Amino acid sequence: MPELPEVEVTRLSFASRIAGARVLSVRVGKALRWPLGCAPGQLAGRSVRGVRRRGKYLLIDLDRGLLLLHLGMSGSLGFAAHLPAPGAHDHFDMVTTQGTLRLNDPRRFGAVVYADSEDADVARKLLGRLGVEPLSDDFQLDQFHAGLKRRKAAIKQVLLAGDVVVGVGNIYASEALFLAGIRPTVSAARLSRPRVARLHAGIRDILGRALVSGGSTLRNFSSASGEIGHFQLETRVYAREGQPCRVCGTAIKALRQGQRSTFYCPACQKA
DNA sequence: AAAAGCCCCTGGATGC
DNA sequence: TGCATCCAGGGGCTTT
Repeated sequence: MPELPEVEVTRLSFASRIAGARVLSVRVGKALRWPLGCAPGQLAGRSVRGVRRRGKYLLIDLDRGLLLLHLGMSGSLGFAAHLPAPGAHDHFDMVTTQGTLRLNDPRRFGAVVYADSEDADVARKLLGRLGVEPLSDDFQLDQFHAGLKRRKAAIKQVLLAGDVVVGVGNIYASEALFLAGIRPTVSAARLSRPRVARLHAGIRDILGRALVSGGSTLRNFSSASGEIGHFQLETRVYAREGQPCRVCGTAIKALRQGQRSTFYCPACQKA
């Protein structure tokens, strides 16, 4: 579910409210993707310094150690002073002096993992291979072009892999390629400089606009303050198979790449 | 080193 | 109504 915009919207919806809080207790429900990696009781008494984001991971900094939190495909967070008793899909609760942080995740592809530091093995394993942040000043055309040049796979799949640039998931990969006029199946290495420049701009544009719209809510995404996103209403190709292209009217096509669906306009994205 | 498949899991939509 | 099948915002791990 959540791509960079949804994860960032989530972060913004509770980071300032939880900063400075002291952890009172932690409850772990059904197993998520990985075990927490420490005894829940060990976190009590620590304080929350702040919340950062790296790719689609949220990093909850404590005065000692940090939590790496991933929303997977179906996860969402809640943060409020009072929450109802945990439901069937509430798999992590962290009660603090300023409210309870709760992860709801029906499919349980998400995770909450404790690490002693960002240099700890578990943190390096999860964060070490991540590419550049697309909305930061580090996302430079030269570097992006160089990264794509050494990848012969289809550009859509290179974007999804997240080791060149992070945060672009299945919705925004199709959307960014549409904006750039690039066919999702072309080899990343074969993209000309001007086309890479259009893709670079397209990624920043699509992620930035989705962020402003509160992300996309397809099923059950909401921020930690309960706001749903609205960007799904603005998609040009995603989930629009057979419908007319909003630019040229040609029927949108769908295909499978690496067991994920891809959408594109055969006329606007000729190659 | 890079690419391609395989899973993890639940629920909603669709079809018979 | 019941049941089978397919599909879904991800990504680490194993195998080619």
